[in-house]
Amino acid sequence: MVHHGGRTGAAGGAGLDDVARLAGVSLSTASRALNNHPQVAAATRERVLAAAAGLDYVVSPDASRLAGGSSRARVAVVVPHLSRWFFGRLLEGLEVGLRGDDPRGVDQLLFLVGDVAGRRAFFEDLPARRRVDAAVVVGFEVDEAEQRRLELLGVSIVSAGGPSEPFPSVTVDDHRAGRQAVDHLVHLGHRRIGMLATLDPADRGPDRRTQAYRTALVDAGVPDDPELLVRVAFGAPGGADGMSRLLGLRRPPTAVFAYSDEIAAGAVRTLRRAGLRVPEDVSVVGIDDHPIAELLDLTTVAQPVHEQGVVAGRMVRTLLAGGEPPPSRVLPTQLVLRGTTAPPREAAP
Amino acid sequence: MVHHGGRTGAAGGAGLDDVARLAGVSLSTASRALNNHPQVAAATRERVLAAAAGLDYVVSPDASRLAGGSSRARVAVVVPHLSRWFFGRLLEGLEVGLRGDDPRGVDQLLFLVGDVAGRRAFFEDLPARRRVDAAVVVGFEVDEAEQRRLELLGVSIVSAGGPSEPFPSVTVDDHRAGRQAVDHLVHLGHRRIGMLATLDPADRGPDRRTQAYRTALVDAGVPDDPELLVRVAFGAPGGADGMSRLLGLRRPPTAVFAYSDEIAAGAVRTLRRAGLRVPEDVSVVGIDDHPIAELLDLTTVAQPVHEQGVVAGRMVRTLLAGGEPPPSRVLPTQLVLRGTTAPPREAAP
DNA sequence: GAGGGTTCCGCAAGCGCTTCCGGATCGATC
DNA sequence: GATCGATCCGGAAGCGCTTGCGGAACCCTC
Repeated sequence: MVHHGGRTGAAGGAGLDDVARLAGVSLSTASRALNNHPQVAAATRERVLAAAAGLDYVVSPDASRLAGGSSRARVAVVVPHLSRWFFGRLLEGLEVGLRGDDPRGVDQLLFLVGDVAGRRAFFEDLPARRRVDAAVVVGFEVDEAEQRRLELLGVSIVSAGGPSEPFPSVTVDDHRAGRQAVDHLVHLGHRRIGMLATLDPADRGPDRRTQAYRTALVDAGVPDDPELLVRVAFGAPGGADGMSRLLGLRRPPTAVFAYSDEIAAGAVRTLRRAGLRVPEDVSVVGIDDHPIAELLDLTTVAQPVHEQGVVAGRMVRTLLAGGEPPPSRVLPTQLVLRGTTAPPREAAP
Repeated sequence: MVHHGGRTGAAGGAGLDDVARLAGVSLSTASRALNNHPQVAAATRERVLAAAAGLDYVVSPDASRLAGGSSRARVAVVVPHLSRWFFGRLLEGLEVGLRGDDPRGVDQLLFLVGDVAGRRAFFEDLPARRRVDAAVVVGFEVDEAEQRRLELLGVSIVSAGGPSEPFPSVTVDDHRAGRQAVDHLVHLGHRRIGMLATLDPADRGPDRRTQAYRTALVDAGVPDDPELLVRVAFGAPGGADGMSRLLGLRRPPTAVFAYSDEIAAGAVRTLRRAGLRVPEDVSVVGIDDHPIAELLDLTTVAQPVHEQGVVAGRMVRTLLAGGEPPPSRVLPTQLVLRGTTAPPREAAP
C-alpha cells in the first residue's frame, strides 16, 4: 500500500499551473503549448517550453490520461518464464515491434506468471484494475475461463509463440516443425526413433510436436512403441535424464527427437558420457535453433523467435491504432543440418 | 498517439457512480465500501460489493491515483538485454523480491535499453513522464549524466547485477570472482594463462574481472604478456573466435579464463575442434554458473543470479515503503570445480 | 474606415475518483 | 424523555490536466 501525496512520485515537482504563471499565460495555453497544439503562437510556445524546462516540469500521466488526453499506451506482456532463451529473445523482438517508429513508444507492463498461482493471480487481478490497453500473451495458451476474463476486460489481446484460438496470434507451426525433425531422421533411414517430450504442456498448449512425432512414425510405417516416448522436465538436465532412460531400454533408439534444443543438449551429454558417439551411434535432433545448438553443432529445426516478437508487437500496434484485428500469422520453420544426425549404423548406405 | 474516450480501455465499463446508484448509496460511500474503510456498515458494504460485481465494475487507476488514493506502485525495470540468461534469471528473482508478500504487488514497467540510442531515449524520456515510483537498473552502470536525470526525477533507484555508486545496489564482487577463477588456475600450476575478455564494457561497468586477471598474474609473479588478453564479442561465437586467436599465438596459453561461461563454452568448442583436449591440454574456467556450465562440465565461478534479483526487489520495497535507503549488498561467489580445469601437462605433479 | 476573417488566448467544465467535514440516525445513559 | 456518543452516510471540494467555446485583438478587403 503506497500513498501518494501531492504530485505522484516527484520530489516536489512543479505543476502546470506554475509553468503557466511563470510563462505568463493561462493554464489552457500552457497545456496546449506543451502538447504542440497548432493554435498557440510560436513565441508563446517557446516561452512556455522554456518555463517548463526551467521548472523541471513533468506532466502527470495520471491526470493527463484522466482528462482524456492522448497518452502513451500501456500493454501487458505476460510470460511464464524469463530465464529461458526463447522467452527473452521473443521479448527483445516484441520490444522492437511495439516501439515501431513511434517516438512515444509503448509502455510495457511485465507480468511473470510462471506458476499456476501467479497465473491465476494475474488473470483475476488484471481486469480488476483496468490498467492496460492491450496484452500480449507469450508462449502459452490461455484457457477458456482466462479468455473470458480478458474479453470482459475489453483490451486487445495478441498471442505470440503459442496459439490461442480466439486471438490474433503469431506462431510457428509446431506440428510441421516436428515433422521436419522426425522426417529428417526417417529419411536418413532411422526406424527406431525416440522422443524426449516435455512435461509442462501448459507452456505451449497441446503438444503438437509430440503429435507430429507420432504421425510421422505412422506415416513411415514404423510400429508404435510407447516405450520410446519419454516425458522429461524442460531443460538440459531433463534431456540428460530422459536419454538415460532411453538407453536403459532393451532396444534403445538409433535416433532421438528432442522437444527443444536444450533437452537435446542434455541428451547429447548423456550419450557422450555413455561412450556413444553422436551421430555415428545415435542421432539427435532438436527444435528452436537455440544458441546452444550452434555451439554443440546440433541439428535442429530453426524457428524465428525474434521475428515472432516483432510481428506480435506490430499486431498490437495496429490493434491499438484502432485497426481491424490482424490475421494470425504462422512463421516458417526450417531444418538446420548440423553434425548430430546421420544414417543409422546398420542402415544400407 | 492513442486517444481514450470515456473510461480508459474498458469496453463500456460502469463507473463508480453507476455502482453507487445501483447500491442505493452515495458516491462516497461506494468508494469507501470498495476500499474497505471501516466506517461503512457491513450490510452496506455487501450491497456495494454486489453491485460492483454485477456491473463488472473496475476502478480507474488513473483517477484513483490522481485523487490521492493509495495504489499499486510502479517500478521501472531497466535492462540492456533479455536473451541472455543472466538478465532473464535475475528478472525472475526480481519479480519474487518485488512481489514479496504484498497481495497487491508492484507493477513492473519493462525498459529494454540495449543500444546506446535506446538507453539515451530512456533516460531522456523517463523523467519527462513521471511514470514510476522507483527504478531498478540491471547489469550496467549509469553514467553521471544519467544519474542526474534519475535524481531529478526523484524516484528511488536500485542497481542490480552491476555496481552503481550512488545508489543502493546488490552485486557480486566481480574482482573477487575473477581472482577465484584465475587463482584456481595459478594454484593448479598454470603460468601461461590467457583471458577472453568481452567488449561492450558498457554492460558491466569497468571490467573488474579483467583487472582481477591482471592482478592475479602479478601476484603470482607471472610476467605480463598482453598478447594473452584478447577481447571478444559476448557469447559463444565470440569465445570460439577468441580462442582461435589465442591458439594462433607462438606460445599459446595452457589455461584460459573466460569472462563468462558462454564465452568459455565457445572456447571449449574451438579447443575440441582443434584436436586439443580439455583439460589435459588446455584448462578453461568461466564465470556465472550458467546452465551451460553444468552441461559442458565447465569449471566456473558461480554467482547467485536469482538471489541478486530477489534482494534488489526487496530493497525496492523498503524504499517504496519509505524506509531508509538500504545498504548495498555484495553477494558471495563460489568456485565450482568441474571437469575443464587440471594442472598443466608440463607441470611437476 | 467599417465589416468580416484569422489568430490566439482565457474561462470553465469536466475526467473518475478520494476524503474532509458535518449532519442524520440510533441506541444507550442519567 | 432529553442528552450525549457512536456510528454511518452524503455533500462537496478537489487531484492535475485537457478541451469546447467564446471573446480579444489583429490583419485584410472593398
